[in-house]
This record gives sequence, structure tokens and C-alpha cells, in this order.
Amino acid sequence: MFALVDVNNFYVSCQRVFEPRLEGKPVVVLSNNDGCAVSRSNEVKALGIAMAKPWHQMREVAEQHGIIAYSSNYALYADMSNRVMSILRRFSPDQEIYSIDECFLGLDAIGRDHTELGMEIRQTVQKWTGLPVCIGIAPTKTLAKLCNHLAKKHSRFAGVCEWAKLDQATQQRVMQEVTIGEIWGVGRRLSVKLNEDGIFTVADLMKADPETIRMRYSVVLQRTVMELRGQPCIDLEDVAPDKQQILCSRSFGQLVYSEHELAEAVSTYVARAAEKLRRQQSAAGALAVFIRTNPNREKDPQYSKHVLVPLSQPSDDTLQLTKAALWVLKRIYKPGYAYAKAGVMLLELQPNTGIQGHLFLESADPIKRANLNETMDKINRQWGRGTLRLASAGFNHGWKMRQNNLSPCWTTKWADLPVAGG
DNA sequence: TCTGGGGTCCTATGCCGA
DNA sequence: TCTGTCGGCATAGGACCC
Repeated sequence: MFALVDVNNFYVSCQRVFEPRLEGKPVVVLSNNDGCAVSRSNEVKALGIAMAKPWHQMREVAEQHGIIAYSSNYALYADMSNRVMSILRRFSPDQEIYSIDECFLGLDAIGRDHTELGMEIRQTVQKWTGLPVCIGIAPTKTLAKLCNHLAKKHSRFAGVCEWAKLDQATQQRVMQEVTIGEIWGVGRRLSVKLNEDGIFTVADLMKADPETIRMRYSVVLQRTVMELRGQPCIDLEDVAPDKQQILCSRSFGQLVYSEHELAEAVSTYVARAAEKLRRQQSAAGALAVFIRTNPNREKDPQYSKHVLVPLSQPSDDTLQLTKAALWVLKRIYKPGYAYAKAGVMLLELQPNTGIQGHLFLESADPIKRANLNETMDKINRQWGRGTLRLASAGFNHGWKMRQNNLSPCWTTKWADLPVAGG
């Protein structure tokens, strides 16, 4: 048995915890670079504003309805997420953190009534963090997701919906009412294709023959069908596996033309990616760099290039990775374009212990280099990202992302601590 | 002016050698 | 020796998730 616990409108709710005046008002949180609305309060959803709507396209409506927009404050959200997850861990030893704002709990080892447990979880999280959560409980993950959807949509559930507590008639009705697009694993493309085949609701999909679904669609959708029928196919992953690839990319706050500025950005992204790499104690066997113009500016000349290079030896060393990345950049950079985004990807990740040495390569003393990286990580952890960095990362980052309405880091910066009673 | 970032998994495809 | 087939593998690209 699984519970899916999901924070309602997570980023918006985090902002509201520290600014209660936002309660009841239409609030959005924007993506990096203040691009699109990625979290919407219920008031905003009621205005019909879609997920990922570009902010510049909703400016007018926003002004009309007094929508308050925040830049993403990941330091705040990550910290609040950690608090929620550690509270949830108290309720079940089996926990899979699925994303920043949701997790699955395994309930098999828990004897008590599941809905009651759900209610207690909800109240505890609300009381200890100020964040509202909804909970879906079911024998498969896909059904738990579906129940979570119901718990959010219908207030009569009071935030907790358990599949087994719905009578047969209700289950039937739900299946006939909910459209396939709401199902976990069915996105926009698949919805269109399924609709063409006469499959519109959850009930339709459940009735379909799993073998046929596998042939015509994929093994993934076949599993979804089985899970909707109550047969678990997707296990709880309570130990998070190491990442197989690490990506760091950003859209620029303003267009970039020079190779020099691109090199600063790429260098900055490599450093960030390499930090993540070392945190999971991996080394990368290959690295890719990409740069591109803004595809939305259709009148501008477009250019987009992505090149992957194998490394002569797997590495977790920022200096070495930076050297390789800048070498790639030199080969893909073409002058005369307005670049909007760049990124670095680390691939072929493997444990950084026992890396096969290279007979003919001369390299820096690996122990010294490891110490250097470790020291940089330590300093940057303590004093803030980028405190210590390579000169190639530059100083005047004209390309830095826009964050025009960033809230304080209420919980992670001493200077930003909220003051009570003022 | 202004359209996110970071992942995973699956499938199709083409190449290689047996 | 030539040709066809098949499995394994690498790769690119698409779809999906939040």
C-alpha cells in the first residue's frame, strides 16, 4: 500500500508561510529568469492561467487582477522541502522522495487505519511547517497519484483520499469522470493519440487490453493499465540511485554575443555540475556542451549546437572538466548570433574510486587536485556558491539570470531571518 | 524586451560481427 | 566467398515527470 503526499501549490505555499498577507490573493512563482509561471495559487488557477504560461504574455491579466509574482527562490524551497520530508519520514520508514514537493510512503508495515494516519500527517505538516498537503492512498503508485488528484479536487475528502474507502459505485464514477491526461505517465502527446483511438477516460484505459496497449504504445503505458487495475508494477525506490547524468544550463538574463561571455557562463556551469558530481562521489567519462539562440525569436537567425566529447580519463576535477568544456565551446561557437542559453552535461558517470589511470597522459598530481577540489567545495558550501572559482568564470556576469522579485531566504540566511512582532 | 531546469526511460535506427 | 539474418550495442531523439 502506498501513500502519495504532495504539497499544494508548493512554491506559492512556501512564499505564503513567510508572508501571510499573500493568503487569499492570486500569487504566482516564476521559473528561472522570470520566464514562465511554474507555481500558481488556486486564485490564479481559477483565472484560467495555464501552467508554464510565459509571464510576459500574462502581464495584462496579471495587472488587471493584481496577481503577485515572485522569482523562484530555490534556497527557500529546498529547505522547506527538507523539513517536510523529514517530518514524513517519522510516519513511515519506507519513503521515496519523488520530487521537491512530493513523496511516496510505503504503508505495508503500518497497522493502523490509513485514512486516520493520513489525517494526522496532514495536520502535523501543517502545524510544523505551515504548508498544506494532500494525500492519496492506494495499492499502486498510479492509483495513489489518482487519489491524490481527487483529494486536491474535492473538498469533501478533507485532503486525504483512500482508494479502498471508496465504494464500488464511486470508484466506477471516478474512473468515468477523470480524463486520461490526469493519469501519471500520460502527457499531452499520448492523450491525443489515445483520444484518436477512442480512449478518453480512466475507465476506457482500464478496459483496454494490456498486450494491445504494449504493442500499439509502449511497455510504460501497459504498466499504467495494470496499475490502474490494482496490480502493482512500480516499486517504492527508497534508496535514491546515483544520477546517470548531471546537467547545468541556464537561459541568459540578456542576449550574449561574444565567445568570451559564453566561456564565462560555460565555466560557471561546469563548476556547478562538477560540485554535484563530487557530492555523489562520481566521475564523468564524457562531457557535452551546448549553446543556442532563442528559438522563440523567429525572425532572428537561429543556431543551436550540441557536441559531446569523451574524456581520455574519467574525471571529477573542475579544472580538467572546464578545460574540456572550453575546448568544445571554441569548436561550436559561431560569431554573429544572439545566444540565449548555454549548458553543460556530464555523462557516463561512474564511481570516482579506482579510476583507471592513463599510461601516456601526464596529469597533475591527482591527490593534490582532489584536495584542491575538496577545499573549494568546502569554502563554497560555507561562504556561498561561487565564492571561490576559476578566473575563466569571470566577474561581471552580464548574462546572469533575471530575478526581479526574489523574496528573502527566510530560513537559510541569517540576514534574512524573519522578525516576529515588528 | 520578456517563453525554465533537471532529470529518467523508452524506442527507433544503424552498425557490427557471428 | 557471398549474402541474409539476428542479437547486441551505441546513439539520437522523443515523451514524460515535476
